[in-house]
Amino acid sequence: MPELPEVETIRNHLKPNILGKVISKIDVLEPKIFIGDSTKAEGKRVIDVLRSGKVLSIELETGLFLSFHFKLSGQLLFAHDSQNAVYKDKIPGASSNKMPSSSTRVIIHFADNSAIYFNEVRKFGWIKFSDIQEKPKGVDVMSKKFTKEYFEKNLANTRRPIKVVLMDQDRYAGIGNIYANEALWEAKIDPSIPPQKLTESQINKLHQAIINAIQKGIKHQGSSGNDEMYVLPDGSKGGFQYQFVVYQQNGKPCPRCGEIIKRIKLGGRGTFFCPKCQSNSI
DNA sequence: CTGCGGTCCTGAAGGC
DNA sequence: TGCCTTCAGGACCGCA
Repeated sequence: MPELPEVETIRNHLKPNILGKVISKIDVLEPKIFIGDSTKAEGKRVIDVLRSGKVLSIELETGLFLSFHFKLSGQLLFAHDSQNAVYKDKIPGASSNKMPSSSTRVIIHFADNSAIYFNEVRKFGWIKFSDIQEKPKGVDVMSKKFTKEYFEKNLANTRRPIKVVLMDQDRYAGIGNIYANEALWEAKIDPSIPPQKLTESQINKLHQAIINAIQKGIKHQGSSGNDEMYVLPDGSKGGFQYQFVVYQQNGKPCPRCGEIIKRIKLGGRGTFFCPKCQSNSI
């Protein structure tokens, strides 16, 4: 699912392809996905491509923003020639390697005949078009503002399990299920315990482990695992799924201690951890 | 204010 | 084989 590293990868690949281009038309195939008046984007030039947390924003001239949230199954595909949008491999969630597909919800056309396809199998994702850049409340975990002090301060006022807190976008923006699980494993912390039970040393380790997991995800261009729809704008897959240590690895041995990785539910979400080296005994 | 459970939606997986 | 049921999952909403 697109979390910070996946959205950052989309941004890095999309930006050079659309910078300076003028939007000629937007086809809204699923009205509930697009919030705002799409016709007002026509004739506007792309001046930047931004990201905050899991939200991608295309900045247009005269202070307008097309902001995307990919939720679980959103994809963004770019085609140099929209008359002939063919990709190397079959696109996950689509029946073939051609766009548009049955899960294409919005098409943004540019004056040079290139286009962006916003695909969303489950229709949870959205595009918001307005004069503000859509941003989550919490601090982006890749930004300089995500300091150890900020991290610690925002752990103080809750008794929810640490893993649920890490995924709270109002506190820390960009961490989803994959990177929360991986970071907790690296820091050897039990996902179920409340933040109050963490020692100073564990907080330090966890802060660094979050940064490490996110950076590793970006380095591998995001994760395109078994049940994941995520692909890069050219239709190719990311590689971080081959680096998973605990996420979806239940039943396999922990590479650190050999204990079998377990799956439980926390806050209604699948949670993967090693019951031995992630136990709360320090 | 906090937390919890229901909701959106679809494809995949499981049961008989 | 095939139909029916259950489940996963990010964020939001209403309620306690």
